[in-house]
Amino acid sequence: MTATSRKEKAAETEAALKAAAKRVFARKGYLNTKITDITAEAGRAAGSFYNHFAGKEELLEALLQDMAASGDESADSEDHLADFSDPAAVRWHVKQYWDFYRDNAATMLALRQAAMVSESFARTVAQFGASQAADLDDHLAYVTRAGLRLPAAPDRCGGLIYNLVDSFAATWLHEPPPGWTPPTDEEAIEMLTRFVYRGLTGRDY
Amino acid sequence: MTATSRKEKAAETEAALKAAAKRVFARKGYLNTKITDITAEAGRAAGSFYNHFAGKEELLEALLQDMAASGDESADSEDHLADFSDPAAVRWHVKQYWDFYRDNAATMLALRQAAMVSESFARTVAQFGASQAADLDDHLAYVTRAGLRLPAAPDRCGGLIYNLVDSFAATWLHEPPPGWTPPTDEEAIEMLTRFVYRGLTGRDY
DNA sequence: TGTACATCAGTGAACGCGCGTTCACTGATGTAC
DNA sequence: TGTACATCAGTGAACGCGCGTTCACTGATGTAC
Repeated sequence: MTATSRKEKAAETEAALKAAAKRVFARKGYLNTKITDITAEAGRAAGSFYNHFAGKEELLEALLQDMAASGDESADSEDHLADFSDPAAVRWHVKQYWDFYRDNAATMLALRQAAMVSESFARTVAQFGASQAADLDDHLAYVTRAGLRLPAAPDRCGGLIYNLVDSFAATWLHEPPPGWTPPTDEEAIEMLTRFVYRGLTGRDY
Repeated sequence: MTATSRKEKAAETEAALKAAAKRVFARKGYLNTKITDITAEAGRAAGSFYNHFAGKEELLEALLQDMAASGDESADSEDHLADFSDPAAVRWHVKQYWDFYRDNAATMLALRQAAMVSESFARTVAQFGASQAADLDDHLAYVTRAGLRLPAAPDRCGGLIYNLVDSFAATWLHEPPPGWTPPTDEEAIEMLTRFVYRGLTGRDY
């Protein structure tokens, strides 16, 4: 028996709307989703939506907050491998991002789509990518320090890697076209790791 | 003095609409562009649009045809370098795609956006990518034949490379966010070439 | 503990804005004789 | 070569659909006394 104070009821509805939104976004995409698709999926009336969000954009911002919060807690774990002259460190980061993307595929898809249409989401997404790339800077320094030559300036390399892993995840982690055969997670992580490690270090692996 | 038979006039208007569409798409994106934005940019009345296209999708299909036509003529040139164990061959393909993307940035952006919203354009874009990737299969065979080990199965590698180059082009070739400093064409091609060559062959370069 | 009133989450029909699309009209080009 | 009619590209005001958003209403929870 669920408790039903007013605040609890409101919180439940808000959570139901967010969960429903993620499901609908994953199914038909953010841009094709109408407010009433979300409320219908959540089993609420259309008007109820506006008790919680000013519009679809604000709902997406809430999903983004949730995603950032869940990301933060898993981010600074202690087994953080930073030395990119070691393939294991590269793999650790690839796997980290891959798992993150898989867990948040609906929100990532929605952001990607919102960025095509809204200047402000475009900035958000660009900054997200830039910060991901920037986090790699010191990891890349290990490569140089190990006497290996990066293929370009470190910040460029960060962007390059981020682009690769992100777009590969985007290709395979939101329902690939019918008839496509996606790689397993292990395959994907392994090939990305090998490709990135070689690309960065010029060393075989 | 422009000739003005009826057919010529119609052809001129159609061309003007297509050219205007490309300019507007580049400026505000396909999804944010209204029919009247296009007709205004072309200096025609709104109704005129429908003498030439059934809607925005059909116009985009026409732009796609144009792009494909222009691509075909430059595609099978004779200086086609196919041996990917040679960095020059990799560079040739990277440059080819980069230049192609730059020349067709507006249409590529529009397709990318249309694919987010329309099942049919999603298929078109997926197939375009798949065919680009497939074209690399025999080039990749040279790598194996040279006694080098690809980071994954050849078709997977094709997809990987295509993803990388395409997403990197998309990042930098349609108005990057203000404050970003895009690489020059030469830088971009060089770093992509080096990264891809190393990634594929595990050999330094 | 009980009663009367206030507040609030949720409802869904109705409203209205934005924009795609139509269509009666214009003027110029093409055709028939 | 000239005249009368037909056809067609282009025009832009008006129409109407879809969908976001509102709002009067309901019933349940909270509060005052």
